[in-house]
Amino acid sequence: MARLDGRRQAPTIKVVAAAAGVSTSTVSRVFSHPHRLKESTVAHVTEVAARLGYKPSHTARALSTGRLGMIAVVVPDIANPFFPPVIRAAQAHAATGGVSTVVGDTDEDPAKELDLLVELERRTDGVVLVSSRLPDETVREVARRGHPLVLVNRDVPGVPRILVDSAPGIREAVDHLAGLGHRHLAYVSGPAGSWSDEQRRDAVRERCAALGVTATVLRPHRPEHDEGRAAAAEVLATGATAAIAFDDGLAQGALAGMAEHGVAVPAEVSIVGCDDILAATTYPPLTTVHGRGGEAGRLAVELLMELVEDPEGERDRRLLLPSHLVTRASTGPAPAAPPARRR
Amino acid sequence: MARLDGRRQAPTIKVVAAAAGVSTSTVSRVFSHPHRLKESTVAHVTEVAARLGYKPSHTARALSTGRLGMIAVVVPDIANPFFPPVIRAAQAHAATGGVSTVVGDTDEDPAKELDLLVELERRTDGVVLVSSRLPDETVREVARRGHPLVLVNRDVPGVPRILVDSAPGIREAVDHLAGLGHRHLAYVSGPAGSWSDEQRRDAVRERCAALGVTATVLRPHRPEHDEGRAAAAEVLATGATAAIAFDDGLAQGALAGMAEHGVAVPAEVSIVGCDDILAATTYPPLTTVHGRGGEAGRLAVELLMELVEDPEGERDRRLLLPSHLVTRASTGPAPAAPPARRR
DNA sequence: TGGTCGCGTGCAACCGGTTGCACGTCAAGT
DNA sequence: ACTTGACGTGCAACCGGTTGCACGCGACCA
Repeated sequence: MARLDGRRQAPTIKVVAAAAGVSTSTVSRVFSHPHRLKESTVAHVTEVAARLGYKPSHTARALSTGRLGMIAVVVPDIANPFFPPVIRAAQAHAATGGVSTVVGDTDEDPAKELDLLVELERRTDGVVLVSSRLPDETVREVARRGHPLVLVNRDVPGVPRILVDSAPGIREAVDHLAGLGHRHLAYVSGPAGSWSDEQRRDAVRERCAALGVTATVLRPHRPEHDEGRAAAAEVLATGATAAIAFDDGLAQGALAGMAEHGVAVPAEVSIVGCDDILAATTYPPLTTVHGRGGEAGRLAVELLMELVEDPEGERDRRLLLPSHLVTRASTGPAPAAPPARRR
Repeated sequence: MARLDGRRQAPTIKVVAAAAGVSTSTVSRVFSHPHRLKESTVAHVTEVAARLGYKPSHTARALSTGRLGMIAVVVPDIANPFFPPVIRAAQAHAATGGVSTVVGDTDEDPAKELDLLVELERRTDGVVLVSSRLPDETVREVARRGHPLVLVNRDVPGVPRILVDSAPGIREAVDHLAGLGHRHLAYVSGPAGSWSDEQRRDAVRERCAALGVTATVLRPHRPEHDEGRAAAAEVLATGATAAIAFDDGLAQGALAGMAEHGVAVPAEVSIVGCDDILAATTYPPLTTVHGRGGEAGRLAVELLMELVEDPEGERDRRLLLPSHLVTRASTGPAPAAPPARRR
């Protein structure tokens, strides 16, 4: 934990040099390339610097080296609970390398996103771009400008990227439901054109086909509570006894919708979410596919730091993080009779 | 929206000066004190600079002026939905002044918080500290070091602060419940020592006293879902027909707890939250006191910018934002018989 | 016509570090 | 004893702006 000394001016490299009886170059090297100096010198200068409370100035260092010691994490919406874990993990990992993190919120607006990226090019050494809403071509151009860029949950060939692979978790979910006796299930689609949605939908279809379970894919939905609520009726209309929703928000909405229609979960209908961002805050607690946002954030920063060190490094890297199912209480044995609205 | 030109090196002030046939000082002044130059000069240099795509370097400017053009917003936990609105509003407002914002997460840990504040002193021109977990004395010391600091939802005399005044909204809530016929209500306390909790608790007590309604104050709770769930039983044990919870998370937990006990909301028990961060995502949608986080963030930045401009300005400013009640569906007429656990 | 003043601009020092190059020293090699 | 080289350190230029001071010029006044 930091100490609070008075408010006196921060000492500069000159002061330290004078106090230690060496040149400023030596002090500088003590803090940047200590191995090039005699050990005794390093020890002495370090001691003097510590006594004086000297800390190298990021700004000055940045001016001569071109390294800001800062990276950015850009997300479409900090209020969306999927992102905080990735931000935190990124921040934590960056900090271990002495790098600060700034967080950018694009407000789900591609134009704002681009502006922000351009601004951040001058403010940071690199950026982690999460769930970008920009067209592939634009993302590729941004990456080509030379400023290190790592994508999370966006698959643009040629740009380093970390992807959460929902398929394994979804397959587990289908297996889990089939194991409980469900023979017909509905997939509540997310936003049209979303990479994650496509992935999840396909996984549901394939696994159901393999198990001989009927799968009904519902229309695309915005990933919001209201839409989930509306989706409840759509699910009931299909005659399915279980639903897998594109994300937890939608699933939570569906839970509310079922309650409104007087349909019991999980007694009459089972519901599965995706991302595991609501933890156990729903009623009943949601069975869901864990999104691994934290790990994605951490890995993205790791990759980014490598790129910052070596801007000529391999660009076309693609890491896939397999997801898995977390079983809670919103899923249960298939009912004897198919569920129906009661009000 | 930004344009993407190739990746060529950013031009410096020298290049612009040469191209415009003036000295670097003049170019510099065009971007910092244009009013001191002839209009024609400004126009000419501006034109040349634009053609070359010149943008002054934050870093270099920072080195000579000591202004970083960056502020920080520090929150205990970005994953807590109360904070994103304040962060967004702060970010948006700072941007209008050409200032970038960095977001710090202290993970609810006072030691981390202090470390972060010290680090940010060297990275930013000032910080907005939201819901600090540091002792008053420490906050005061941090403020005294001279780095501009504005508090949100923390009342430390001598340090500029923006406070959301929950009292008006709480009073409305009590009035609302009393109007529905409730004669006994419970207050589910938040974290011990929280300024907001004290404020809310006192408001409940006073208003109940004024209306002749019985108020039972429950033990302190961490503002988490589980605790809210547990609180449901405590509420039922008091015999109250309505509960006001310290925050929405707790209220949502209480909703789940009531459902577990087979107690209907709002038919048997009414529940009110605080902060309005869950919007209508609970079932039933939560009646709650609106927290005005966004406005607080915006005002905090406004105040902070003033302090950055004039570090000798008035320090002891205190702004109170009155809250108000948002009525949704978790409150209803008092039941004929007091509620009881059914399972 | 000479003196003053104010405006617009340039010179050069400065902000606080970093780093290529050169110099001095000392040990090993011949 | 002389060369060679490695090692440790200092000198000074540089990163890209900002700014106090001074200079030149034209307007204004007496």
